[in-house]
Amino acid sequence: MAEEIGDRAQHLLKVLVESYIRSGQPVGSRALARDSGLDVSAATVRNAVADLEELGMVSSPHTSAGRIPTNKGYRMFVDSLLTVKPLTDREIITLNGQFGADGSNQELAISVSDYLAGMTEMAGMVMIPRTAKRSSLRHIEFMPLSDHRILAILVINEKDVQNTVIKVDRQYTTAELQQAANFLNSELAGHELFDVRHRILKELREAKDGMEQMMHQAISMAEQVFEQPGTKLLNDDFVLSGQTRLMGFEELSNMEKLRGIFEAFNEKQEILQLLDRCLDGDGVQIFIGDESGYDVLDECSMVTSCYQVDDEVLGILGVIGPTRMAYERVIPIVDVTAKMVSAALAQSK
Amino acid sequence: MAEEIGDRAQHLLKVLVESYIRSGQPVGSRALARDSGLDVSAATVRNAVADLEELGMVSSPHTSAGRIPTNKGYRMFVDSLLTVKPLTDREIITLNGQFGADGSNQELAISVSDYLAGMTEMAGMVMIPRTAKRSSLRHIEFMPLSDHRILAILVINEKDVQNTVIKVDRQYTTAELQQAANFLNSELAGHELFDVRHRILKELREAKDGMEQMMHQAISMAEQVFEQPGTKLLNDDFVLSGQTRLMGFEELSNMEKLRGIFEAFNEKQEILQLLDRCLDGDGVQIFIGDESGYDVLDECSMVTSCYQVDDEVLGILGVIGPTRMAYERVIPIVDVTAKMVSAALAQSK
DNA sequence: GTTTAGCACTCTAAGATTGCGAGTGCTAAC
DNA sequence: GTTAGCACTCGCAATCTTAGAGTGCTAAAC
Repeated sequence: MAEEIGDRAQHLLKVLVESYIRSGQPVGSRALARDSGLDVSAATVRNAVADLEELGMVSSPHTSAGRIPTNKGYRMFVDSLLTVKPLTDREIITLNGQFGADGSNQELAISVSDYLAGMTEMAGMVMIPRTAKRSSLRHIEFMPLSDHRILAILVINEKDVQNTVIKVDRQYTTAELQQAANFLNSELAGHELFDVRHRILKELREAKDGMEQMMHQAISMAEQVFEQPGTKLLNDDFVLSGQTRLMGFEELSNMEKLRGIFEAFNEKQEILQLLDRCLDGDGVQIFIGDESGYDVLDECSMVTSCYQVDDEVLGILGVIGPTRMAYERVIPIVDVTAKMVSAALAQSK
Repeated sequence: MAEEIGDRAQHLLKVLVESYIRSGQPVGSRALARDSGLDVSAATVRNAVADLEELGMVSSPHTSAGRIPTNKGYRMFVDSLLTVKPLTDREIITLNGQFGADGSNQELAISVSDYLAGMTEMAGMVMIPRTAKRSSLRHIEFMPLSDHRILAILVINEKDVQNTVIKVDRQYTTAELQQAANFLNSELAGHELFDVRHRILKELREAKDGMEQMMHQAISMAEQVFEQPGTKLLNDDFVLSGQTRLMGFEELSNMEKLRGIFEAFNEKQEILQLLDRCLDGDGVQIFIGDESGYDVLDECSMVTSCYQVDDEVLGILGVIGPTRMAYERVIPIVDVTAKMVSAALAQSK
């Protein structure tokens, strides 16, 4: 059953979705006939809209109300009908140079997320990937704590610092630890985190026969640092801002629903999985309603794009808001922001 | 106008508040007479309650509804009437050993906050003070970044790591930075952060005439680290969990109000100021409604207590929930939790 | 075959009306 | 000081009404 839609029906769907996004009210045949610009009567429009309903593009909340787009209708709208409104020059100028390359990735992510939230009046989010292949270990450092515990400090990439506590079988002196760190730095520094974890440590361990005692210990410390189950070293993270703006939308005024969404935000893992799925695509991607696979988001849409350096995708950024959002405005904002971030990161390399 | 309240009136207020906390419904004179256990009629109760109303302890939402406690009524209730329900042995056993001394302060705070939120079914919060006098600098370390920028890593207390980027006038080699760090460590390590910032650096600078060039530079780097305007080194922080639970309370089902509260949570600074005010008092403190000074919290109460080691207050923890909360249960939970945290911290010293 | 006008029908949202129950305040008696 | 009695007020929920919007169908017009 090929879903062929005539030109007129497409046009009507477009006008209907636009009108609904603007007003939030179901769109009736009379208004649609007027707004469509077509020189046809409401009755004709009724027939066409009845076809759209049969295809599952629109539905009526009740017998005698107008039609509202279904998720499928939104999907068709953003895929084939939407005319994106490019940013004005002024907006681009404001955006340009907004994101400095100073500060940590964390700080950059926060400022980008705030920016997205502010521009779109919805919630902004930026994923900070730590597993990216390009993450390389720059420096490792140990400090003795009391009780056979050691604080390991890692500097990753340019300016991200991570630390974790490991346990060892005896006390070490500062000098011993320094020596261990020196050895590990000479062996590991500059390598990519992924490699360190999966390959280099293994190689070192296998070749350890000829090594002295201290190096053995250094390697087992490093193993603990990189394998520690609770470690957040290698987990992605994301920042979110402007969540409270979502409370302003009527379609999300159902407490239960909203609570579900907020709880999903707190369960970072779930959202991250979702964001991971955006990594595949190129350019701006859109999840409409339950396309995300999460029930709680069934009245929300996400507009995302990935940012990258040298053709390698580093992460995802985007916004989340009600399904009924001004896509034609949000899409270019997300798009351009991703490009700006990519540029800022390339510069700081 | 001394606010003298007879014994009977006090008792009635107590029963009224308890009943309202339980049911959330305005309490009428008949029900109050029945529940009070007094052998008086509803009419008598009406007279007494009218007196309470005159004193501002209770009010009626409208002419012919029962009475509900005002903030002043709640205040009297928690100050003089409340009979606290001690925790059961089982609860204390569960609580005991809940909080390990491993991991960073941050991690401890998160687990405590989660615990408070879980036990009380409201939002939990724990302040992580960084300005505490006992915060002492343990180690400082520099790493060169590109472009005249240096990454400074500070280890504070046992296991808190902070880092910040500073700018310098020329490139430094790793060796130079190592030397500077060595010098600073020998001068600063073990001193309290507050002193480092306000006293020791000053002394060093004043005495710098006899020093060599490298030490001058080391001192000015340290000054940048500790004075940098954007630095979060010395700012307190706090963690909050279970915010979404607040969405479950009817009295907070007003979107606008709730949004205000959530936004206040995001504006950490404001909440921290509020928490600072708790530092003065001993034991459990309670803010009822607008006593906090924040309009947005006028339907909320905070129950807080400070945790301490060796009689020195380290920080604040507590819960936040609707004014109509089960104080007799929440108060001991907060109280005992604070004591447990104090104990856990003392142990880990 | 497509388009249109006409019309009966459906459904919602917003008021208006009503009755009920809860609770008060007052008064007069105990 | 306490109590019973009673008129009165108010909110709430149920019910009804009405107006308006919009549909679906049919039959006629193009």
